[in-house]
Amino acid sequence: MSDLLERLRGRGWRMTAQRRVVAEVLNGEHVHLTADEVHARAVAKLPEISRATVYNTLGELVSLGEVLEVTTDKRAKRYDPNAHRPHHHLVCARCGAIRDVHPTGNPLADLPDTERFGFTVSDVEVTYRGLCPNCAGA
Amino acid sequence: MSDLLERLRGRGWRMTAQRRVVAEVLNGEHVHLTADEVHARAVAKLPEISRATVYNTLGELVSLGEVLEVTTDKRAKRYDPNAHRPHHHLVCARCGAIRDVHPTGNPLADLPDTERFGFTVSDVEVTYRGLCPNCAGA
DNA sequence: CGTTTGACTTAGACAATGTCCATTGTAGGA
DNA sequence: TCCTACAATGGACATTGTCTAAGTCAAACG
Repeated sequence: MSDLLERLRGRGWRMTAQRRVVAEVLNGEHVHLTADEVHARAVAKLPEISRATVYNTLGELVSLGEVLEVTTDKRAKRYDPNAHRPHHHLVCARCGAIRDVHPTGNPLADLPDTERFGFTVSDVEVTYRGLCPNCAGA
Repeated sequence: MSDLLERLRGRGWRMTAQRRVVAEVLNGEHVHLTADEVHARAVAKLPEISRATVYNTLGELVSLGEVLEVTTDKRAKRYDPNAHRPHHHLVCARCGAIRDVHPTGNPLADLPDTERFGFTVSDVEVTYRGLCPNCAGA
């Protein structure tokens, strides 16, 4: 689990208590927290950590490619530590639950040249929407 | 072009100058304006229109299925009047330009049961990212 | 046509999310 | 241990969106 901390230190990232806490909070599969949620959990471990620091640190982790920004709903950005396996997202339209998914096929290949308008297309982002077992059962 | 206005009136929508202006602003292909941009253009035609009315009207158009909400960037929601032909979006990572695109294939079929976590999946949203001709040339 | 009525509009306060900056603190090297 | 550049802090500010109370108007009715 300190994989992340090791990698960061190896990249010359200056290690501080605050950064360690943020990195610890963002750990695991199917983790998609908002900045505020990250802050709340960080405060539980390190009460004096500030909002600005959480935002800064998240921004840096995104720049370093260690964490992905996800915008599945129109509210807050979410942060996804699963940056090293490419994946897409499945979102419950009712409760907002999010799962990482790995579809087969390559959507990039499905966009004909005539539909590219001269763009250099480099990336695709796919969001599946539906109801999770809980919400569908109700 | 008054297709939209006709349809709305037919549905018992009370027609006001403000609503007409908003509907007129949202007209055309590849139109993806933020609420603020809609407001700015509406004010040009009807100076006393208020922000709240623009938000209300956009929300109603979305509820009626006449306009789609698009969240390609993490900033503001955008409103897409092209609601009657299903499509996806191609976004310039630099300048934010957006084009409507129609990929071949069906991403829904590419999500195996084992990757559905018991969800009832009903919809997919695909966002291609890259550089538009202008930004790539620079 | 004039009245009437309830839906629509308005302005501005408020809320949620995110950014910026000047000041203070500290990790890690010499 | 001391220095210094980099990081953290807190609070002001910005952007986007929501809500409410009061005024206004579209359209149905006579």
